Amino acid sequence: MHSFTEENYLKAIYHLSDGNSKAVSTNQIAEMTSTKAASVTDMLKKLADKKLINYIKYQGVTLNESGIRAAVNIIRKHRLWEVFLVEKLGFKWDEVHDIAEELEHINSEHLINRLDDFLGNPATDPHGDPIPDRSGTIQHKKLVKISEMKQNDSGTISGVSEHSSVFLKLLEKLGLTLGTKITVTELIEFDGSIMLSAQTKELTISREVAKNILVIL
Amino acid sequence: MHSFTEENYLKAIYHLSDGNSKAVSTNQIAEMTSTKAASVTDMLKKLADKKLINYIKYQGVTLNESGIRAAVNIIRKHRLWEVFLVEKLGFKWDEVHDIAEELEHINSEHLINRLDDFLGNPATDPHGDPIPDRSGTIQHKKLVKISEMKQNDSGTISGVSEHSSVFLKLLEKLGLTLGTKITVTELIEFDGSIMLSAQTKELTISREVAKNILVIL
DNA sequence: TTATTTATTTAGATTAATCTAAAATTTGAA
DNA sequence: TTCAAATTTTAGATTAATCTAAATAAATAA
Ligand SMILES: [Mn+2]
Ligand SMILES: [Mn+2]
Ligand SMILES: [Mn+2]
Ligand SMILES: [Mn+2]
Repeated sequence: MHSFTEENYLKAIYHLSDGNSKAVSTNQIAEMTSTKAASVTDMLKKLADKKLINYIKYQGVTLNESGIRAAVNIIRKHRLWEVFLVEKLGFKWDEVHDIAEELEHINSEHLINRLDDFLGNPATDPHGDPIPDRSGTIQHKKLVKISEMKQNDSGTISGVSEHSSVFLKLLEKLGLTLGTKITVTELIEFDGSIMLSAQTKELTISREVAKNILVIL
Repeated sequence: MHSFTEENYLKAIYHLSDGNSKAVSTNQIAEMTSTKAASVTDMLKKLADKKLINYIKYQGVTLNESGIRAAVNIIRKHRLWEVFLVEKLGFKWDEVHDIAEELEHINSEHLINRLDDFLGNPATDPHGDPIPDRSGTIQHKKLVKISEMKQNDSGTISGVSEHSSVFLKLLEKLGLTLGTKITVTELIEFDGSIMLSAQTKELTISREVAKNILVIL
């Protein structure tokens, strides 16, 4: 098995490469894992020895088959635990990430599959992110940022691309939670902010907020 | 906070001292944690520095106030997770210990208290062991080994002092699970084995088995 | 195309947890 | 009470993960 630390590197590489579509640099990984570049280089050598990544000095890194499988499995666990915390224990969507960061490293296939069943095999986590099934398949939905919508476009909020607690709490306060139907009523040219109607209410959000809310049209 | 490893030592000391009633030796700890005596000595120095134990060279060790509090909290988490695995996820009582060994190190008071409520604040775990409440109080029941019962004594199986999977599976097969009412029908002098009736059935168990089943009279 | 800046790797240390072998202390049998 | 056996501690190494500082390679600006 892989150590706690190795798992975190694999997950970081996976997320930084958008599911392995691009190579990832040493500095990016250092930033994401809050370590120094020199430490990352050491770990990349180890992961390459373990045949989990394709690594050529100075050229960046990608996950190979096994690396992807390992990373996706950790993400599956993370998201299932988040569902558990929200659906069964009553946590808010902004409170679950850090606990799931710990729970995702518990190693028992039996456990995670039973948890999956117990939760009713959910398709997405509390932030709208898809949950890989036990074979590692991920069902991606076509999501669009509110900032890319045109006037009079309508859609349903189905995800967020920023997971910080401050941001999630803000959305909660604004009533812009998952499942909410919205319509863009006006694009403000001056600062790029966006007016929209969400279930009878009217509100304006900044471009920065709009960029981080994802909808299904 | 304490490291994963420190937590395991604290738990080992707690269990070996029967909840702090006796001093524990270096070798006992080494045996329980599957390490060597030299490693234990190193860790005892560290735990003493952290003011979690009373340690005098060559004289054995006891937990102090904080040490007990920390150990009991880990045991609380272990037992609550075991209840979760059995009651909610459908695990058997012989399958949960190893997973709980990992889950017990997840650190979130919020999480464990919500889990406790979700489970209906259970008093005991799947093996009959009492679950400490959030203040650290443990409700001990007066339990007697079957091997100490006299002829015609009756009682309800309420705990086990051996937690191995082989033993628990055996009890399952014999129908001697928690809550089962038994009566001792005969004590076999020859080898100390014991005949008993358990819900209409008659069966004989060895002294070795009898020593590890606990009843409330 | 060369020089400078930026990114990455290497070298050498550090810390936590572990080990083996040797030294010190305690126990308990004669 | 004495001394051999058992227990415990110390000394010195090892491994994983990390760091800082220095060296090397790549990118880019002049
Ligand atoms: Mn998360
Ligand atoms: Mn999530
Ligand atoms: Mn257990
Ligand atoms: Mn138990």
